[in-house]
Amino acid sequence: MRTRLAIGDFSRMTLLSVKALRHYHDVGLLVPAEVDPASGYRFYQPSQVGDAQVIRRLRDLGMPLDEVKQVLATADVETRHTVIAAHLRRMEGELAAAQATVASLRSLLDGPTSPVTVEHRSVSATLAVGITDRVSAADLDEWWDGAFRELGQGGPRGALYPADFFQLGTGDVIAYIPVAEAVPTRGRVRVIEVPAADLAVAVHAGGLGDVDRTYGALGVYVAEREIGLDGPIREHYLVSALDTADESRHRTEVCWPVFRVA
Amino acid sequence: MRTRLAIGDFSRMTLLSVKALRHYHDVGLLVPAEVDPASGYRFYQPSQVGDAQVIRRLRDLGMPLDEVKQVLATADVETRHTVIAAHLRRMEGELAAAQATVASLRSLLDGPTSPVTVEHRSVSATLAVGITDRVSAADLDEWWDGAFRELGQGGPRGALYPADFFQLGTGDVIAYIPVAEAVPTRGRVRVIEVPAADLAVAVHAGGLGDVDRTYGALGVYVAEREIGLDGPIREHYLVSALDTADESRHRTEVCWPVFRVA
DNA sequence: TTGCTCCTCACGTCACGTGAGGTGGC
DNA sequence: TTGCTCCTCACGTCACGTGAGGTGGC
Repeated sequence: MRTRLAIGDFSRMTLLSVKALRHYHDVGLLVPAEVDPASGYRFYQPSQVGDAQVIRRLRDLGMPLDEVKQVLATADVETRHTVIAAHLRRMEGELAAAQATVASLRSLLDGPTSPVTVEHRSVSATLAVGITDRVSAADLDEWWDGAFRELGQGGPRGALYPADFFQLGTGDVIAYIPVAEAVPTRGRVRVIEVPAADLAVAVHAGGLGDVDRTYGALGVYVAEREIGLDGPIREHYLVSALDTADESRHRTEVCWPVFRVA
Repeated sequence: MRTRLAIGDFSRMTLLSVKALRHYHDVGLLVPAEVDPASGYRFYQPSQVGDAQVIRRLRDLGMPLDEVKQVLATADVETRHTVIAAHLRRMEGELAAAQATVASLRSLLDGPTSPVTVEHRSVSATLAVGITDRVSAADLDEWWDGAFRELGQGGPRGALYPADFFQLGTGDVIAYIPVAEAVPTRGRVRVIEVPAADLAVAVHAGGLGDVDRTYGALGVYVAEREIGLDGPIREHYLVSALDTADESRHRTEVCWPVFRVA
């Protein structure tokens, strides 16, 4: 019989804890070559060390077990590389976002927040091409990027968020670009009507990581005047990441639809 | 009465989900200014928006709620900055480690692993100065660094790990440096005796992120020869991160104490 | 026979998310 | 009165860690 490794030996060889190894067995990620039917003892083969080493590294990278399973199921080295490279890019993006967050945190703790000017504006109904999807807050950034890339150039970008989008953390979001007249449907793109509304509008300067400052200011403004919210919130992306990488130049109008003030 | 904000309004203003806000109330991180005793309705004040914005950013950075609570409890802006900067440095370190892991993963997937040479060696008992602590595998790197900085220069560095350290994920680890004769105790440093042993030794070339490859090879070698493990595993840090930042130049002897071969 | 290694539950952790089922105010 | 907002359980998620209590082989 070939060399059989008890779980403790295998643990020492792979630097994976026994608890982790049992868990990987339970979920079918790394199944022992042999399990004694009487005692339940797990026995591994030396040839399983390689898989264990790959698993350990992917877990160190924070990859979920489901994805790790997929990587191991892929025999092709090229595909494996692609999946791993994609994961690393995601991590690099997260660090860049983290650095931006730190900067924003510093400005929040340092200085008094610059006052926000709120303007009232009545807009009439407008025709637009739009993409509608049920989106969760966590996936919003990625969805936003994809949607506007599909909508293409050609007009001021805007989006509608249900008033309870933030309560629920999810909801039907519409990304749109106004058009003069109806155009044929293509892909996810449909013609929609952006409804008329009375809006309380504040312009947010800077990246969207900071947009809660403008939401906060707008919220205080609206609450102090006891104006009710009426319909979905809209954002107008005057200058966005699609225009320039320089976040300090980004401009977003945040628009809360309100009851007409008496 | 001042402006009272229901949880939904506050959620819209802070971009925190209602579920998150209730959770922050439960754990005492962000307590509503007022709670209606009859209905249980939570009401927030506009002045609480600032704290909420700080919380959101710190959570985006992956800071645990306990630490967030400490940051908020610290009125001093300087101290806050220090805590946050320390957190950012941790994240940067993690990214660097992630990049190293990706490199090691590539080499693991690409090529056949270079063969490891195993040498037998009998060592006699040695006097040493050492630091002993109960360490968990997750904290090992940080502990290792602190221990050897306290032990100082002056001899070849080594460490002893209980044979079941990896099974349990924790155990009493000893970092040591051999000495010719006993010296006075200072700080955590004690004089110890490193016991005599018969060792199966393999030299690991490169950073310790890859050391599982050498553990694996050593494990296969020992298992195939049906040699038993006898006492704590030792590592000798011939060239380490304390000597050079160039990981390719690092050398570590991994030593498994074995039963004398008949 | 002792001690070591292994086993299986069952529950805890962390920061919420996901319903279920129900209530108060306009 | 209807619908909206809010409430409280209770349980799920993810990847294990933490005991408790017990068993097999040298």
